[in-house]
Amino acid sequence: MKIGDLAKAAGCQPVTIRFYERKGLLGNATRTESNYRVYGLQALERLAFIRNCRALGLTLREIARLIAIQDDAGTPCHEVNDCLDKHLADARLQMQKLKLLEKDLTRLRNRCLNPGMSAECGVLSELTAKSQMVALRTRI
Amino acid sequence: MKIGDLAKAAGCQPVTIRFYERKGLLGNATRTESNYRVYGLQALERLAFIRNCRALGLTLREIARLIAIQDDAGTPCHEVNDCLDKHLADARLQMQKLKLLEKDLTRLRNRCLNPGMSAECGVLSELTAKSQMVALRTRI
DNA sequence: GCTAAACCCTATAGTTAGTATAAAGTCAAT
DNA sequence: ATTGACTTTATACTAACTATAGGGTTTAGC
Repeated sequence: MKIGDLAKAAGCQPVTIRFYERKGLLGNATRTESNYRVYGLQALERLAFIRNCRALGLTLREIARLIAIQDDAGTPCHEVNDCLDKHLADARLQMQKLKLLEKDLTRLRNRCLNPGMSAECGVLSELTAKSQMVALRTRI
Repeated sequence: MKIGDLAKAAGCQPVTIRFYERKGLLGNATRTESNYRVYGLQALERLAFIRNCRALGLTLREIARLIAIQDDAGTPCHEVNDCLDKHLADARLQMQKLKLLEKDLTRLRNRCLNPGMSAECGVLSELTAKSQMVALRTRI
């Protein structure tokens, strides 16, 4: 299996695979005479693992750690759970922030019911108001 | 007002202000004899605008556009509304994705009720399963 | 007046997870 | 033989900062 086939099988780009290799997540592939990378099913499994983790929002650093845990059969795996719990908490916090953001954006949007010229734009003037800042800037 | 005072007033770092200046969002400040930047209330207003917009998730490019609209009093401001609408839609989509993510993370987390060794870790084995990929990878 | 802390300046590199580009080599089909 | 689709490497770019290095300035205390 060449890099393009592996990429197709895993639903990513060849460049991404090379990128993971450079980051040490995939190990060095064996090469053909002409220096092409060749992969087996094991590589696909590992790449699938990486892509699944990425889809869950895990960072490459966290994924590298999970791979290390996986490769060392004897390590206790509570670290895996901690990682998931952290991301679960992150996701929930993120949702709360987005709800507030939605409210702010909606309120701001309602300042402009009949769009005219920028000089009298209520949206822009509200965005300039410093009084908002305390409320808003907590989200940066 | 020196850069540190401005930063404090706006709730950001001096480096961030210099960064905005380099990006063309703040214009060039006047300087003292010893080359220190000096700011007035106008600069604070503009910085407040930028930080408020950033808190709403607008990109620096979008903010630059809004500033241009603001500075040209005669432009119609529907572009401002389009920008807010886009971010509102983004925020809602993001929330939907996070809900799915929360479900996935929770389900995965429940595969490990009594943590043991990584060799028999149900979480890790599920993350390796390629069957998950179609479902998961739609979120990357 | 001296010194140290706290501030300011510039320039450069690093962060995340890739994406884009360039310049070149290889393989299969026509 | 040549076209097109693949592969290789290296480098630069993205967003919005943050960190670091190496220097100059101002201010407060003694």
